[in-house]
Amino acid sequence: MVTIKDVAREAKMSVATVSRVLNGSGPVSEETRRLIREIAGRMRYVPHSGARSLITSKTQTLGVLLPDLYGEFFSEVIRGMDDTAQRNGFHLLISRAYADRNGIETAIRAMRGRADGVVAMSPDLDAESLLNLPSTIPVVLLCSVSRGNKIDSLTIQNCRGAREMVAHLISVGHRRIAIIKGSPRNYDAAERLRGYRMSLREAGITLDPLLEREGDFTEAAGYSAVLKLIALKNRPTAIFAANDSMAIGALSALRESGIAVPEEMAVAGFDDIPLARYMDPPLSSVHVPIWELGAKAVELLLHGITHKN
Amino acid sequence: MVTIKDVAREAKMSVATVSRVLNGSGPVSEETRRLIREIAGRMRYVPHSGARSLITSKTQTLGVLLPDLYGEFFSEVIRGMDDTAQRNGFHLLISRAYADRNGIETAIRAMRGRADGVVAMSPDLDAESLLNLPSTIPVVLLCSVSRGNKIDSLTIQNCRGAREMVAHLISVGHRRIAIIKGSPRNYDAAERLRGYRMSLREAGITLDPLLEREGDFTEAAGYSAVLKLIALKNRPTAIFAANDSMAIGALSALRESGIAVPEEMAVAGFDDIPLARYMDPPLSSVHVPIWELGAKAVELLLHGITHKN
DNA sequence: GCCCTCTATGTAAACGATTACATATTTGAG
DNA sequence: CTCAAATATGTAATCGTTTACATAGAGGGC
Repeated sequence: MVTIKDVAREAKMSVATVSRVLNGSGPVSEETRRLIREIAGRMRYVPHSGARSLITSKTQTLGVLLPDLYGEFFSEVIRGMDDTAQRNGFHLLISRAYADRNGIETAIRAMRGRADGVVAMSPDLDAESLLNLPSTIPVVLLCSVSRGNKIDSLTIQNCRGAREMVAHLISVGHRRIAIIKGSPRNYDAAERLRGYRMSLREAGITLDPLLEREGDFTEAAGYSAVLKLIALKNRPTAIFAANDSMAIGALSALRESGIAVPEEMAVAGFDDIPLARYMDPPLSSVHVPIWELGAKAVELLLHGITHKN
Repeated sequence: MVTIKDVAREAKMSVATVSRVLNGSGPVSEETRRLIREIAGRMRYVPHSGARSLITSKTQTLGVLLPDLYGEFFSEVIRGMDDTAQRNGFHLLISRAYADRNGIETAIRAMRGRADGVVAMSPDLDAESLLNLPSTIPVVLLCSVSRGNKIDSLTIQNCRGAREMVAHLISVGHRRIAIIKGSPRNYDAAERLRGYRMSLREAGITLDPLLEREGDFTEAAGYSAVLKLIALKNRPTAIFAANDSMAIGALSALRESGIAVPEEMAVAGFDDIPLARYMDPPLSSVHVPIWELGAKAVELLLHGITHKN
């Protein structure tokens, strides 16, 4: 493995000069510059980013901590992050982490010396305690509960979105509206549930526990929740799924049961993944700017890094 | 930022001893061990991975180079990689790279000192020249053309899968079978097209250029390709899409046009993304073990790294 | 008491870059 | 011609670790 010293030796120059040529820092004669460039190229020299970042204390890398998440949301948010990071000369170190406090904390520790900052997505409710983590590097929280604002944090207007979607269902005449919930420990899911309940109460509709089904954001969960719902003696006329994957599973179950959508049963989702409009009928869904969410998180983080916040 | 020296000073010990305690290397007295552990914990010391990897020349990180890719394939393959990497104590440095030779090459260079190896997914046909890249670190190619076997490489049996799927369509009576192709520069796409043609020829069906439509692996491409196909005077009775996203777009267009699937028009896909079975009717698709593909790639790479191949 | 083997610890040299500071050479103004 | 400023280059410290080697004391067998 050829190092800067090898290049320096070959060029009969000091490492300092080689470094200056390669980084365009300091003054170097045109002749030397050409010589060193030529030699470095010929020897296929590639700077060792690890060594460089040790002395400069910049890794040009951002850590990304994600929960176990499925489907298009995942790819969209990563794309948003990577686009933004790359435009600013940064790389992405991606890691799935257990959503609990301990998992996130060890993951963030592992980032020391590897990343200049971390964006952590941990919708787990317990992660609230993350607020006072021994933040050795800048952190941006994504979709996490954020009481107090000691730490940068970006969230979706879950409650509001859910409330408006349910209000819309009510406005077109529905009274019995079911919800397929996310995990009770998931912040986004909890907020969407809150919006659902709020909307019903505002319309003077009493909540029916039978219409609230558990789910875990997967298609399979949406599918089986629907089977339970249509078995009820007093069926709902509309279903609000806390995310699109579950809505898709729900649609699938309804079709198999021969229930017409939206005539007999309306279905609404949340996230508005690109796929949603290719469903039959096109799934109406609360729009979430997923790409932008990733992009914004990285922007926020980069700002925090450069301004040593 | 507290370093190992700070801990050593606080414990009135040398850095060597602290390092030994923290890594469990070399002999240390029980008393010292406890003392140092306690102090390190109290001072919230976190080792600097960058510095460590400089001296050990191990980063415990794997680079992942991906083309711009959409949908569930992306998340599935990353999940497979991350699961396997994490089980072996490795992290993933993910980067989207232009699929051309230059993009991949600079991306691989940028990995020096950051990653111990790279798995590069570059279905671009030109990437063939990657074979003789100045491989400074171990590389595993994913879904790339791989003539010669100078470099580890993992591919899907694209041609065979496509051939069998089309053969199946023929066996149930179809004679006019259309294909929605991927990008002509994409290796996977080219192979799937080859399998399609092979299968038709084997059945003695003459190829009709009108039945081969361009696409780019997105839902939108599948959608618009179908609009063209159903406008033909001599419509096909079956459509084979080179991936599931396009098949989903195709289904959507067919529904809007009031064409019954599969009665009037059969549709088949490729990849078998989890979503496929939630479509209406369930999309028949060539199964690709996406998770396993990612997992295997990482295994292969790790093997290459430890055995200094 | 001597020597050998352990065990516990310290010293200092790496790893591969960057960069402050020092030095030498050239240039130009006066 | 002299001196200062500018230019080109080199020397060596530094980043935060690990680890080979050195040292020192303890214990044990003879």
